[in-house]
Amino acid sequence: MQLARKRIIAAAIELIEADGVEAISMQRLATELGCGLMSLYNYVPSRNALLDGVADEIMSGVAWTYMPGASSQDQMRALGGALRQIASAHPRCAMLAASRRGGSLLRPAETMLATLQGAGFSGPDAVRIVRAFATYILGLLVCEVGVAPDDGDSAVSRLRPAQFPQLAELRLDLRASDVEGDLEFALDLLARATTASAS
Amino acid sequence: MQLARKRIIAAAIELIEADGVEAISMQRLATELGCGLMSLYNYVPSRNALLDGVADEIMSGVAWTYMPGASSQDQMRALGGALRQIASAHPRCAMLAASRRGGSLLRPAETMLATLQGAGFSGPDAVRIVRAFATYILGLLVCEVGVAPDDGDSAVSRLRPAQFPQLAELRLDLRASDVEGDLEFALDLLARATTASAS
DNA sequence: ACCTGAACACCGTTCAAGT
DNA sequence: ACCTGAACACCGTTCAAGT
Repeated sequence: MQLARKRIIAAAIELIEADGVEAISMQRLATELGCGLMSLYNYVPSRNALLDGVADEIMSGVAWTYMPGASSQDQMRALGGALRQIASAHPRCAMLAASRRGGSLLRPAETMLATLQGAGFSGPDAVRIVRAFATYILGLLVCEVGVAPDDGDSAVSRLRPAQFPQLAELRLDLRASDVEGDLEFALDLLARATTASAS
Repeated sequence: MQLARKRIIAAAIELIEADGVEAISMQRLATELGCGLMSLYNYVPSRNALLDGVADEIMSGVAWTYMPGASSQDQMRALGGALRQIASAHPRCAMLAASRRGGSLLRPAETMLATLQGAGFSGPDAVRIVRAFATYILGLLVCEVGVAPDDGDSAVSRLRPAQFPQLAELRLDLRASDVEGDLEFALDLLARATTASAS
């Protein structure tokens, strides 16, 4: 089979999602693709470039539609949903894209800024809000990715109740990682707060 | 000089902060400490355990005071400040601690939960708020750490204005990474929102 | 008890040789 | 043009040997 760049990146995405960014290596990718190690370098100049390619591929997978009609809250919500969709489909790659801050994050930022300015926020305020929003999404991703390998015997599950009474009591709430709900909650916070502060 | 565990971890912290978590290796740490590679393994069972030790050390470096008198907003603000202080002093290690979610994060979580429940929030609501808060702090850390190595020629600085008009126009606001201001802004958002929703 | 050299199985990348 | 083997400088960890 032809060893195109697309195929390499697709394999990399699958590998990363399965075993984490740490686990990926050029050698492993090569054996996975059934080719020699060095063949990869004909399509990708380095491991770093490969990861950039993965980030771009992941982020380009969602339409960042600008919706002129909707309210700014609805638009932010839609954008959050789009980001959430990426994070849900490829959490580890999304985290990778976020931490590499290449060009792949420009389009979503652009759309959000347009949305918020269209809603009457000043430029600097719009930047602030986008940043708070992006920051939160990033944190969500870290949580989701970071929790995954733990799987059951996390620090929370084996804590001493006497030492941490609150954590022990709320153990079940803490353990349930309801990312969808968290996002909804944060979007409500943001919507309420930005509405209240818009003069 | 004696090669105690504390000294090893201190050196690791310095190395991580200087060159990033990726750059750290047992061999490099050994040469930095002026000892043989394998000597390290007498105090630290593995590289992973070393990183856990770094995380614990960093997080234990701040008092997580419970302030019974203050308002919940002020208490959250104080906790945010304490976290911010850690992140400011050792951003890369703080990021490490956050992404490793060992026991080092239990104490701050415990204090926050106590604070919020003391302010009248239900257990599940308190968990939600703590999570939103922690998530945001995490995102802030990722930003700070991720931006550091970029240093000037980031994707934002070389974008095409025609393609991303908003980003181009707000370039200066975007580039100024005012983490202090961002945190203040987010704390205000959170304070306002949680006040509004407390019945 | 504490240290450590040799060895093993990895890793990314360069370079020169193949077709 | 596309592929790839050999080689280089790394990496974490095990094990057995030193003191």
